[in-house]
Amino acid sequence: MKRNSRLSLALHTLSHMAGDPTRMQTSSDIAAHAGTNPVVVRRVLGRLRDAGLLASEKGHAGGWRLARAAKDITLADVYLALDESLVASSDATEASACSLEYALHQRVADVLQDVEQSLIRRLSETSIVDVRGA
Amino acid sequence: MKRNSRLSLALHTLSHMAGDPTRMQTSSDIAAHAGTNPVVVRRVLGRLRDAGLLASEKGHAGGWRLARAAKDITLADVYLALDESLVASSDATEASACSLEYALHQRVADVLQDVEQSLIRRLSETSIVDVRGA
DNA sequence: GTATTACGCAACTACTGTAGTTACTAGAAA
DNA sequence: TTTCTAGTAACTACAGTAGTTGCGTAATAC
Repeated sequence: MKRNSRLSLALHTLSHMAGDPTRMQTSSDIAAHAGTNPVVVRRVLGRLRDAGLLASEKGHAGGWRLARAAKDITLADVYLALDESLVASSDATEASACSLEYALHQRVADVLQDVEQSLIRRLSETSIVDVRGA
Repeated sequence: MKRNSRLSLALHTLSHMAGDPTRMQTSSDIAAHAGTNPVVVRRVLGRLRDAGLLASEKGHAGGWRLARAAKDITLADVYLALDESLVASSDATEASACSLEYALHQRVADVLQDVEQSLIRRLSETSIVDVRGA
């Protein structure tokens, strides 16, 4: 795995689960399907659970399932749940000696933030159901 | 510097140059403005030159300048010049034992590729002039 | 109660990407 | 010839992250 592996793993898993929403899947099963490790799966899916996209249960018959219908989960939900920020520069905007430089820096950051918002809007137009049916 | 520093540095520098397009700027000057190192600047700007956005000259009065009008340089040009691929997973799609898994994996990759294209379209709508005037 | 199953989480390793730095070469102008 | 600049290779340092191990916690089966 290389780039955007968390996003890719999340989408893959959600799409897989959408095929049989009632069934509880263990992190081991999911890991086997996705070709990775159960702990990695729990790490990524834990974020989705915190965001209300998935539910997890401990114990004997425990595992993971969708917390809501696949059609109501958009790529933006997943993206935001994973706290990704692919475009926007999370730069600390260290104060430049020159105020003109600072202003320019700020404008670049603003533009990138704007692009980030466009990206999220685009992501919100596609749901997990769309991924399965694409 | 943290995330997307190359993209950020490139946009910052191009915007700065757009303010005085005829003047040759040395990598040292640019580095000082951007708060980084001349070699780093040359590395990033070299890509923009290869893409035809900038021109560089060696020697005594050498340096860097815009290769074309700022209004004709879009964020997409810069993004592509830097060979960024923020969304699309450059995954090697290792063949899964189960063909259903493989198909699902492929669909996820396709969707992300689609989002990447949307991102590039959005970037092509903003030019360096827009960044300065934003 | 005990065993089993599965998540939760901390800690660690290994790998990768990249900014920064140094040192050197090549070319152009004074 | 000197000086100034880009071009580039090599190296270090750091950050992010996938993978792994180990152990604690909760829920069910027996």
